[in-house]
Amino acid sequence: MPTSVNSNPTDQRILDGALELFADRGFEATSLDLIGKVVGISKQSVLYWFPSKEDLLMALVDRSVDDLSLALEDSLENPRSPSGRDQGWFKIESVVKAVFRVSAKRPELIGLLREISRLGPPASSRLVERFDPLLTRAYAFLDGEMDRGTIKRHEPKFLLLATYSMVVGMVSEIELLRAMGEEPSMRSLVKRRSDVLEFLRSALLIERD
Amino acid sequence: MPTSVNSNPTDQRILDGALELFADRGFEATSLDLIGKVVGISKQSVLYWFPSKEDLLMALVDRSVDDLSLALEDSLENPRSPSGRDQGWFKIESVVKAVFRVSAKRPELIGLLREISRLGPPASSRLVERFDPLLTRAYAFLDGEMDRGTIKRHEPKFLLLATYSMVVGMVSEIELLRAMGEEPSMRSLVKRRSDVLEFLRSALLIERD
DNA sequence: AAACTAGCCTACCATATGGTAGACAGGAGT
DNA sequence: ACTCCTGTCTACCATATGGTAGGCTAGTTT
Repeated sequence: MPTSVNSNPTDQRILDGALELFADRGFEATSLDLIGKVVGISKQSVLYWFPSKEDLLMALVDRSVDDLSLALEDSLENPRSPSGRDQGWFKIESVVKAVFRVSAKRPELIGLLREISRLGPPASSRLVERFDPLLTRAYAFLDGEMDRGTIKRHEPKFLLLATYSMVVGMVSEIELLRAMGEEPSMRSLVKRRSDVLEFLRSALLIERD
Repeated sequence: MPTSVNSNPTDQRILDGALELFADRGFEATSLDLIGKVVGISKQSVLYWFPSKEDLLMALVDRSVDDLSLALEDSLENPRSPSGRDQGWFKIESVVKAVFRVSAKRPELIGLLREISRLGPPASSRLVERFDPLLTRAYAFLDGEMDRGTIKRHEPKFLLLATYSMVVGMVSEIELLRAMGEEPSMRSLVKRRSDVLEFLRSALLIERD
């Protein structure tokens, strides 16, 4: 009997289970047996859908990048920021909010990012490769905003990596937070979100009269 | 015959090997056999010094926290920043520089931090626990500086975690950097350091006339 | 000289792991 | 009716892993 009542196609359910487990316990520490168990099938059925554990990981990277891209693209096209005077800054704010939204709704996706970058190639190269279109757009956008003088000039590549590290750290270092005496909760996630935004604002935004 | 010509006591050499391997390949992916091999002894001798793999990890956490604390404390006591007008800011700069110095000289230490926080309790709780004295000092220092009005007000706990995430990310996400087209090198590390400092400066420093 | 200890080793074990081989059930195509 | 294909399973395997048991040696203690 399946652990979860889930009527999706088997391969998607396997990816669901693997995502959760890889993000939570790590790739090496997750056995195919365990994945099978949470999905409600046998290890061999997992191997039927994905010829090897690494193939499974790669497929998971692909699907996760698609999911994330979708969430971010959407927030780029239709920024949900409140009333505003500065379109450029709002896009940044909107993307950061989107990341926080994802990490509230699907924390495993963010956890997987960390795990992938830890595992190194070939998974990490595939990750960045698949993210490339989005990255390129982000570079162009940041360059444009700096040219327009709406945000302070930093190297886009650095800015992205730094912000990425910071945001992902803030939402995924829950162990450290807990150990620092803050009980992870919805409330504290919202707090951290506004802290991050305020920090970024003071780092990036150029105040005009 | 030992792999490295190292005449330190055996237990220290084991910790050295484990540090490198854990940081590089991860805890689960590192076998006791492999540790023994790089140290030049058998797995059973490893177990002679550390009764279990987890004991080894704990001992490694302890030693690494000591090493890191030493490097940071030193930079706090004797800031190496250039001529300056603002002691508070210079301490921050000095600490960030110290972290970069450590990550140039002993990148495994930073890598281990990530690995530990990924592994979760009990390793991560021990890590933070052992870091607590330093953390407390940092809180107090940041509070003081904010009161004095030298840096912008943010919640210290947030500020520390955010800066930690950013700095550690910048020095340890070399996979992502590489995939983003930047070849990790001494030169680029220095570049990233100055980028980070500039970013922090614009985020924190309050310019006065 | 006898006893003990430290440090290392070989031998071994139970378990877990990724993966292969192949069987069986049931629906679809002919 | 027969074949084929899809999806699942059981059985099995080679290998690796953390850990135990116990032995050997050289030096120190008594």
